[in-house]
Amino acid sequence: MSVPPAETPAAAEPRFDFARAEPRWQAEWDARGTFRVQDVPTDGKPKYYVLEMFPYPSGKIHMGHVRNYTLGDVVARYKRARGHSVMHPMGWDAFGLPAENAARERGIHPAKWTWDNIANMRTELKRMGLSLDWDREFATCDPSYYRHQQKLFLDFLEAGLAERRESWVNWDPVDGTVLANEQVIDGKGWRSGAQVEKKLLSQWFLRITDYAPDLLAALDGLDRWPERVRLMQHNWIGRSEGARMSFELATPTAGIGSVEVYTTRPDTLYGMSFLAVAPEHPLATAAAAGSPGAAEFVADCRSMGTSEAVIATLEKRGYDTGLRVKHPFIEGATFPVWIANFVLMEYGTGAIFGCPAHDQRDLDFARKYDLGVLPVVLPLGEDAVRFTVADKAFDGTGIIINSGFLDGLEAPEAAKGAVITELERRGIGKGVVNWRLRDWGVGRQRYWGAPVPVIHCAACGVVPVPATELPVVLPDDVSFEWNGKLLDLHPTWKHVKCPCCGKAAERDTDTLDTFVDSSWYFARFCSPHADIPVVQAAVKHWMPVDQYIGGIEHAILHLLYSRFFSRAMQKTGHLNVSEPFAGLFTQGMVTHESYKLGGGGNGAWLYPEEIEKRPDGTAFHLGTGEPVTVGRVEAMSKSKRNTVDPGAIISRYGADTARWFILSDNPPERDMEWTEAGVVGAYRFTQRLFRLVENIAPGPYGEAPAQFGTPARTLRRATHRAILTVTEALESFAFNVAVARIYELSNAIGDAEKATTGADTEGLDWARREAVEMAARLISPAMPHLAEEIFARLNPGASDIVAELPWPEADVSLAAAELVTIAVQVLGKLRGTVAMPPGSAEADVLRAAADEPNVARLLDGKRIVKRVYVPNRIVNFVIAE
RNA sequence: GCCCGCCUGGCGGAAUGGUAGACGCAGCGGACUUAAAAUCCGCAGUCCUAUGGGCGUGCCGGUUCGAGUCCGGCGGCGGGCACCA
Repeated sequence: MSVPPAETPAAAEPRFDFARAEPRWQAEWDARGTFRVQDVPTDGKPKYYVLEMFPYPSGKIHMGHVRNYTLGDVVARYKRARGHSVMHPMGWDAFGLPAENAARERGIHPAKWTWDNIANMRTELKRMGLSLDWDREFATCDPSYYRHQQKLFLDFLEAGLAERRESWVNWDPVDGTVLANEQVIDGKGWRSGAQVEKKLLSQWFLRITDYAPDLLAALDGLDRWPERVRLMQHNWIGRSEGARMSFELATPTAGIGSVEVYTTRPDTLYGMSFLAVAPEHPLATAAAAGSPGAAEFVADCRSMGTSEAVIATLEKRGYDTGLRVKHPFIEGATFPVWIANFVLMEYGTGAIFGCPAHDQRDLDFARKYDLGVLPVVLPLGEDAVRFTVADKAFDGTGIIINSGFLDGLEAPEAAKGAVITELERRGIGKGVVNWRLRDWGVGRQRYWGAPVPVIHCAACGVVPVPATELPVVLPDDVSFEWNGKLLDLHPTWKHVKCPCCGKAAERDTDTLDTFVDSSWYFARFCSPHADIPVVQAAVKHWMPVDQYIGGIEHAILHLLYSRFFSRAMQKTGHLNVSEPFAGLFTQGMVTHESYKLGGGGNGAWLYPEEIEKRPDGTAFHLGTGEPVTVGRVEAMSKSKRNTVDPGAIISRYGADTARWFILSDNPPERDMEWTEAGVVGAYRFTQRLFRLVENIAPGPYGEAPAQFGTPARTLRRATHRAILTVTEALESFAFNVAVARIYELSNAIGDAEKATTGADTEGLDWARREAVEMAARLISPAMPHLAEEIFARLNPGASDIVAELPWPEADVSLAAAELVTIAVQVLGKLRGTVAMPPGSAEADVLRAAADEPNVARLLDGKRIVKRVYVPNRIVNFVIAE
């Protein structure tokens, strides 16, 4: 919300002049090279690699970036102080569709749009005072980056990890490109939101499925990842155990003699009443060729696409082909073959056997088309004669019935084993493990991406571009007036000679999915200027990333692709680790109230700075005074206009204030609400801290006094306790708690200031100086500029800066309390407290507890059955009536 | 439908099984000021018959000397996956 300039807290003379101090300290760190590290360090320090998910250069940084990079910066600065050599790089995820859209809408070339955005966002990020090694910066749209990506692609191709094959793909008609399975959400494109269609295309795939078992198994070892991210990946990879088996057609059709089926319930084979294939299945195609009815049904399913099926989720439809298959075990029995819209070509074999009694979908289908329902698993305690299945399939455990040699076996487990053994003996099936994970289709029919570095030759087929001819550079001279695939329409770019036979050939005109760009950038950061993708010594030193920080929205896509890429790079000799991110932290979103013009809340969305809030909570439009409806608190988004510009906040309150508020509000993994009141509170604290410093005499520390009076001892206890508790909070990502502990220290310093006018001031000035200097060092990961400013005031002429100082060590003996308050309970209820020196003898504590007047009153005349004693904590008297 | 997480004052939240509500925001009272801002001091879960006591961490039950915390069930909210055979 808006605060007119005259009312800003800054109107009162600020003590801490952030507008001058922040750029000055940023320049100082830069001049000293404080945050620069070598590709292969020789300093012998333990390494620590801190990385935040790099930004897409959309034009301006937003509060999500501020939160992300503040969290990372706290970790980076803290670890550096703890003696680590910290690598903390920044770059740009710079390819992608928004640049093309900008080109089409505003006539700016994607390259110019992107590089201008990068320049602007770099300036904004630098104002935050992040401890970044800017010498490592790169953008993925730079040929000096993507040339190495092209090399990796060729290495993958040679290793059999990349391949071209025809397949049914997800087609986004709005973005005009193919999408990976991971990029289709609820049947819609992840970017465009358009209904995704199915298309049969020849496509580049990366064989992520080769690593499905390892990607799954290794999740257990990622003990510094959030449990729910591991779970989401676990489900996405989707391992299932079952059987693959072949059903022989009663009459072969169009050269097809049998149908392969995947099932997780081979034990229910005797309950079969039909076989169903996907509309894209070859048998369906064959049936369609011979029957107009089947053809119509198949065409129908295709036009509906995957999306309609989701909407009409209960509408199961099928078409009886008239074909029949033989049951593998029942002599002479045959079953109808249907084409069904609920069978997916992409999963298993694209064909199922239907067992209605024990599968809900099959049951729905059977009831609709009047197919048989034969129970073959009897629930425990049910009667075999009376048990029937009505409209609810039974999928629990039980005993097999009506199933020949399987009768009496326990289902599913024992019976599954028996069926698989028999299928294998007869050579018509086997036990298999099936995966939900699909191979990663990486070809995109877009301009602004890294070109796929291969050449198609009529004689030689797919020919890799020779490594010496990399990069295959994206041509600048394209027109966004052209309708279609720009690289294909370019008059000259694709026409080349075949590197193999020298005859005329054509470049591949696909570009790589931008998720490829972000699947290895963390490795490139280790040696960003090398003329090979990664320098072995550098990645051996720095990888894996010790702490990766970003949004939960990447729980599957980016993180799974990166895990695959590390394995593929390991196989092709580029990397020595299979897991790229040893630690992962997923932050919550930044939210804000939303505002709509008009009392009814049906007017236009308004930006926070367009409204004024009155003390009673009502809001009004700043210009016109019209009433404004205050809406829900939700994720900041341009469409709802509930965004707050980080640049404006930094200009008004300083980077340290923005960083402090973002850390203090709540635990970092939860969504936080950005409020003006919160920022102002954080700002006040920066000024309060600075005032405390101004009351301390600057200059050299001097010898510690031999004696400290009571206020001095109290303050020193608070100081050393703060070192302990802040350290503990930082270690566990409890940054909001660390902030609270620093507030406590600042309150203690305030109390000590009052004591300076008292009688007992021995050692107090020394203790206050110690406290303020420690406070500066403890806030330094969060508010680095203010920390430097305070430290420099206390130590005029000193050459040390806080960013290069080691983390303070607490004196544990000073942190201990002189008296501890021990709670005294009677029958588990608090009835009083006693203050005792820590470590007092049990007998003394029990005596003092029993003598506490209120406790004594309750114990009077009662028999004490039990005395519970927890040292320095609690006493509990259990009494009998 | 399956899987997972969360639920504590007006608000954000704190709390190795050991004094629930630290710390902050908002609020209230006071000091300073012609006034305001800023700053400083103080109050603050709730109810009662108030130097004491009852109730209180979504609800019900259990384990324990002692439960926000552990266990079982229920409810609400949020998230992930989903014709996955």
